[in-house]
Amino acid sequence: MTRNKELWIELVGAALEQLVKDKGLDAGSFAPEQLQTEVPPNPELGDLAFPMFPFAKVFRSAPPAIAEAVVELLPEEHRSAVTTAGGYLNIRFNRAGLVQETLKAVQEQGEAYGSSKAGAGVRVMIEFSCPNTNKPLHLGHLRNDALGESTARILSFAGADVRKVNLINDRGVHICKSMLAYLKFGNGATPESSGLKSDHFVGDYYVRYNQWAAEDPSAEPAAKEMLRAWEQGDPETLELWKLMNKWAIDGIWETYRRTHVSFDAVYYESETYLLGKAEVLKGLASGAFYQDPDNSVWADLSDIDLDKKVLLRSDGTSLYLTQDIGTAITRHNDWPFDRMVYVVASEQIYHFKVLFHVIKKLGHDWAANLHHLSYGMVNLPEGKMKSREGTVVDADKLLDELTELAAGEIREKAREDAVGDVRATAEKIALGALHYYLLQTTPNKDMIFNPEASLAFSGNTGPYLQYTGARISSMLAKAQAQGYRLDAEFDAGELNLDSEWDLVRRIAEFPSLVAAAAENYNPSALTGYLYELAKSFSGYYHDVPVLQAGTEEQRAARIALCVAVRRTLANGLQLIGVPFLESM
RNA sequence: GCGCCCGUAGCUCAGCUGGAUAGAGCGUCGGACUUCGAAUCCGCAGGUCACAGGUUCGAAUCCUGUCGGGCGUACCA
Repeated sequence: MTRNKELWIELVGAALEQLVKDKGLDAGSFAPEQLQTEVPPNPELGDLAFPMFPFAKVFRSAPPAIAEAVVELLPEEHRSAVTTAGGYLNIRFNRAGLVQETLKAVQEQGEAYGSSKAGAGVRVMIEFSCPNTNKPLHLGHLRNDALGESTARILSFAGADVRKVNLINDRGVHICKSMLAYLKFGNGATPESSGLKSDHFVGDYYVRYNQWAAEDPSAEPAAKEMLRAWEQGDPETLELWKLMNKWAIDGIWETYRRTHVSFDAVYYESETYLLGKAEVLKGLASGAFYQDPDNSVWADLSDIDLDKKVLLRSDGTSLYLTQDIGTAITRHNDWPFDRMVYVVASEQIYHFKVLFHVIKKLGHDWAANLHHLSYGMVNLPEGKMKSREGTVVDADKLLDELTELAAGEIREKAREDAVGDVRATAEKIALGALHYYLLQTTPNKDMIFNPEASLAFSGNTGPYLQYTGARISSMLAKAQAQGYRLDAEFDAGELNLDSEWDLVRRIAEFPSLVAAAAENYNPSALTGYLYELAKSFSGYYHDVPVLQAGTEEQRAARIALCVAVRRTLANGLQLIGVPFLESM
């Protein structure tokens, strides 16, 4: 497909250069780079279009006339593929050749179809999730996780050497709050004794603390006092901290497993929070930063039109920004990356702008390769999620509800026997619905999470894609049962329906879509693509018999097409965290 | 106040580096299961692309301004 495009760009470019000569114009009045291409809005017009409007002025002639003139200048043997319409020059590709080429490529590459070596050797570190250990994951984390995991898979598929990292926020006054409430109200209970998932168990004490603090002014200073004890290494405090952190982290990891999220390295803030201080002092020594009379250390950011920023408090202690400086430098030493992506909500845009600049001021050129993949807030139809009003959507609970609903759907359709393990299948459908819903929206934008819509399994949803895959699978299984091979030779010339060309065209586009998604860190480019692929196939499936095709040759070719659709769909779904299902 | 982001159908969202009649899903209404899975397919209706200027042969897309919404602007994280 790309090769065809390039061939035509060359041909048309040469024709235009010839036209320049014929008209006796300056050679500089046309440069091949000016040539633009697009896809005609209607397939009947062709497969590739060149607008001639930009050249009207140069040639002092109307675009349609230029188009006609260009056709005359094209090599004889290529002219039959060209038509003109308005100011456009439309090209129709040799479809049979492309069909053959595309389906072969899928057949040969299999699970690797769509991958590339474009990013080969590029080391990308991607940080995401970064939970607190005082409460379970909620809907906001789910968007973060989906984005991070998916982006990592896409980058990796595009050839990069990817390292996924998590930074657990396991220290600070908010952690002490749940510990304090546990001491005061826990009576030695454990997750086991109370029958709760361990991170929820911890989270309940955090809620309990806030209730208590609302009535009792002594709660706040007690929490601060506990933090002080923790920082001084008080054994009892540390022991409780370890216990409750383990509960929280174990529970959080259960949710990761459930959502198919994983990490290559995990950093703990309790181990990294002191790292930045030395770097900041180095910066002070080198003159990158300055010190106030009260001993606080500052960065002057007027060179990027920002104010100034504290890097060390007057008592010498670190801040959030300080830690991030240290963590970044440590990570770059641990695993020298070419690029680093931080998947963090858009509220922190300013923070990262400052962080990257400060790292640059410290003399690290790689600061230019740091990227904040910022994503918008997840809101509810009623408005923002508010923990105080209890409207925060809990991740586990949401997954349970989705799973229950999917299981109900399976039972209602009497598919229990066909799917085998109802629970496991329902869980995968739930995950498909959730991830697709979260990745559908452009990362940058805020989104509204409508629980009812996310629970829907029809229309533009994850389960729709899964269903399409399941139907193809079921049909192909039937084909095999009837003795047909899925990797048999076929004659591409048998696939001459417009609907078949439409499918092939989309399949052929897949690799470039993956590459674009990788380049822009944007999984939503794939969700839209996969939906259209599935929709196109659903129409085909409805209208065109495959197993009952008119001839053996036709059947073989159509089976090959279905195999390629399924492969592309499966590879794409993997990238957006939607489990592929043989049966549902 | 200043900075960043967003504003497309009743609702939720697409719309690639500007290009041919602005697209989906949901919802409404109406069709299609003796046929490879109806979690499907097909059709009808629904738009001043927030508003006003500008650049361009051509603007939802780029620039400026206005209005509306979100976020940020801590010796919090």
